[in-house]
Amino acid sequence: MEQYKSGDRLVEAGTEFLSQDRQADSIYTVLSGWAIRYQWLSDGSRQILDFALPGSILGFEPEAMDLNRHSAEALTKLRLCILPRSKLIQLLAEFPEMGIKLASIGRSEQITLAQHLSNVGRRRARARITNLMMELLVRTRATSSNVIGDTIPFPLSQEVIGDALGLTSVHVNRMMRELREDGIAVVRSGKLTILDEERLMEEAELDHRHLAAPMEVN
Amino acid sequence: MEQYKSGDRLVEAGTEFLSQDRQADSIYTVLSGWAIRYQWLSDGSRQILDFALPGSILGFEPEAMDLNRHSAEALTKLRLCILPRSKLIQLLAEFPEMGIKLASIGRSEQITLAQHLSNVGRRRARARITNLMMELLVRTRATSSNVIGDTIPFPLSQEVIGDALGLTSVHVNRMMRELREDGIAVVRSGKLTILDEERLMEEAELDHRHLAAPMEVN
DNA sequence: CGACTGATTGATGTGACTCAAACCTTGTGG
DNA sequence: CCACAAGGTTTGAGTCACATCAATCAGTCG
Repeated sequence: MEQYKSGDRLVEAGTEFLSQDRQADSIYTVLSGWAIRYQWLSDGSRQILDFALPGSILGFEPEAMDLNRHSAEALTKLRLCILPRSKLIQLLAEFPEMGIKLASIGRSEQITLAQHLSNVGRRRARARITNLMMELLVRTRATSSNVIGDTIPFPLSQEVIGDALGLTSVHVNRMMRELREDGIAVVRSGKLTILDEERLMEEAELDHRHLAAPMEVN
Repeated sequence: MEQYKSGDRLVEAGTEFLSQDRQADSIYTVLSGWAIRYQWLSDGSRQILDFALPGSILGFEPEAMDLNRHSAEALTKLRLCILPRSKLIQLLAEFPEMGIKLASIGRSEQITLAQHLSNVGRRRARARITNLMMELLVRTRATSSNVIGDTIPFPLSQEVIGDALGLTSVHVNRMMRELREDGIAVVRSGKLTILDEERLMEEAELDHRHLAAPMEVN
């Protein structure tokens, strides 16, 4: 497999390394760091679709379409594995079982997206935020084994949280103050500390089955 | 390919033919009719994830997971093509190019879902509704060639529309009254009539690029 | 003809938005 | 090493879109 990749790529935090409507030439796998996948709407607002953590795949587009449908931006320093689009065909020809693997990963991402849609469509602000915190807590624990205790990296500005959850950053701020005052969770200088995981899970109304199927590859 | 399918299945409107948390034994392709894919939340509310029209695939789950993640219900009389899960492996072994095809379809569904998420997360009620109308108008035109003029089948109750868009059916009703009074669109006995497509598209703030890539198979 | 499901409408409440200002952090250049 | 810039955070006051609650009405079916 190693022979197919065209190399790694290092990206600084804040860089948009994938742009919607631009030529989709490569498929990226996140090796380390965090990123967001998002799209712009015609009114200038931004919807963040999901968060890419190590193992996530970005930039894979349907056969017929050769433009990226979504953009992606690094939230932290990011290390990516690059697989040129043309090589994918070869790879799949040689290892057919990778086809179903790729489809499975795609379906897992779909499930995450559906979870996200339910969150935005049916829950109120506070539950959306706690739900997002729980999702990222679980995914972080699953991917990086060196997480200690109840503090995880959390490189999301309130603006980013708002754009992911369909809220204004102002309202995100108010809700996070409540969570802080209620002794549930605190975000401080890029780190999230869970003060009361019991209560956090309750408020998040988390779909537990979701935790069972991490979407990681490699 | 024909040899792999285990047969067709006819389903009446209103039947839940796929249930979340039940054994995922088959993959369904919609041959004719409309269906919804949805999930229940812990508070008893329902989020409709997307609409399945002819060509859509339902019930495909990641390798590791053998339970359905979502439910599906027929909105109209439905004809389905059934492919047993076990046969899928064989099929892909014999036709490796189907792997990338399956992955591509999955990614297309993901794009639809992302579109839906943006709609719910960032737009107000009226735009959400017009956007949904436009999506279904375009998809209907793409799949069934026998659509005449500006009227399409529209078997969605206001309850269903609300559950798809994160609104109450009461509010959906008010918005649809406005659309009717403004001479933009009317829904009447299971049919949607577009009165002013120009204005409908404007209000829908539709992402036009989306139209280019139908997610059909076969 | 009830019974039921979906559509319609009104009155009232509230969660989240908007606008606006101040504050804090972090990085930068003189 | 301080001044300043720039982004992000915090807080308040006022408003509005949508929810909730509660009826009534229309269409359909056994």
